Amino acid sequence: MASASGYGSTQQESLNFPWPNLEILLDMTCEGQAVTPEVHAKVEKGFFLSTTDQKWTCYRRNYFSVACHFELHPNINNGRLYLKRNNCQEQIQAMGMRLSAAVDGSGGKSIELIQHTPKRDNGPKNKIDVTKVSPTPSAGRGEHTVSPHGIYQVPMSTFHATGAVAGPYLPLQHSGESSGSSSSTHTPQLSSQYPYSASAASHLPVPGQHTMHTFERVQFKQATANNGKRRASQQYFHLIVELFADVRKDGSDTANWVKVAQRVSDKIVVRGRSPSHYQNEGNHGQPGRGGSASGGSGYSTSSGTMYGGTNAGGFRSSAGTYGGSSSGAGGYRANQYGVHPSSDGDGSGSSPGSVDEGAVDTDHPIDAVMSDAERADIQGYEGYQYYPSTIYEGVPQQTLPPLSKVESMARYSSDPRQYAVKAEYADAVPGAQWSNGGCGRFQGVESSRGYYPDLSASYS
DNA sequence: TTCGACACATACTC
DNA sequence: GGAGTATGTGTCGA
Repeated sequence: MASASGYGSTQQESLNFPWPNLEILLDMTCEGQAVTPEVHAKVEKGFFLSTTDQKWTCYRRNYFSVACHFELHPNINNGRLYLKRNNCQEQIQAMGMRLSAAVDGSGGKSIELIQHTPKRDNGPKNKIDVTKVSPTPSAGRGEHTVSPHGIYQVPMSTFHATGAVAGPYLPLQHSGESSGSSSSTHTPQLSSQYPYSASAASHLPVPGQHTMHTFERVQFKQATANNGKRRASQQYFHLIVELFADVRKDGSDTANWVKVAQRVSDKIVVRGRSPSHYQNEGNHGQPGRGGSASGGSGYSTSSGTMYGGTNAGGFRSSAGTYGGSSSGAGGYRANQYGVHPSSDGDGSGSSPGSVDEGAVDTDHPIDAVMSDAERADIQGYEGYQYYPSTIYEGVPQQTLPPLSKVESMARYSSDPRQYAVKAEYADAVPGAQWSNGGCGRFQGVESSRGYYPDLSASYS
């Protein structure tokens, strides 16, 4: 597909969409050590900051993409992972990720996301299901991969002869089954039904090794309430990237996915109507590619100049795409509306509620995903810092799920030490690559683009 | 007001 | 340069 790459400033803008909150829902252990997961997410396209209210916005009918991966700390090579649940330990057979959405954050009403094929209306529309994703090796982050006996290993050797990604032993992580379930009918992750995902697969160190997954061609099935011009009681959605562990019993061929952690995005306004409806506030409809349909809306694309520098076919080859997209920033939106994606913060923050109070929040930095340096610093802190606080300020603690540990980015940003570390290693850590959308040298990338999982998996 | 479907326009790839 | 593809979005009816 050619397209998606072309959004110039739009795509770059989307990359700044903040994911402020990491929630750890269940404890995991590996070789007797507590393991802390860290979920990373990045919106690759489709979102923009509304010029009128500085709220993150997208159109229901337009595609957006979310790339995600996760890490485990410490990353113990070949150690068995266990999930602590109900006072017992269950061995984790595989791990996976899923994209979902909800009103009012993770505790709100679930919002259905649908994933299209290139055939769009003519093709199937699927709910997004759990996709197996291997933990990202922590190489190069100041945290070494550790053997079960505590022996440090050279990160570069993490892909050994078997092709296994360094990290815990996950027996069914690379089984051929669909991510959703091993039972019944399933579609291979890299479906042959449509010829996409090829380049994404080419990033894989070994077939089936996915340390990163991009949910592409995703749409909200519904728009936020009252996203029209009146702005009364504006509702907000939140995207949620969920990390699951498959704790099926030995011998079972049915996945038993248990959610162990999730990262919750900033609030989003989903517009249900055509961009022309919002024209007076500036065109943020992605002017990149399709022009106005018949009849014209009066803001047709400033074709050509916007896309010149972008990597054509960007979403097929995710590596190296994002950074280059900036050359399109001189296009329509950037000039006409003056939206600066990298300006400090989306300004929207995470609202405790789904309704707009009218205030413009400024409490979340754009780079809301904890950087590797930040995490390393935290990890290095004797005794992992545990903050049993609310997800959102002002939200009663009881709204949190039991056992949840919540990271609030505020605690990072308030620590000057973190900034110092972050700045120093900003170019060196794999997270920087991640931020640029590129793949780490050994990071497998898989797109959900052609993936149509069966929905028979059980969740708990 | 929102959503689904259809259709058109346009950028991109081959 | 043309065909095919992918995607944004205008329009209309429910």
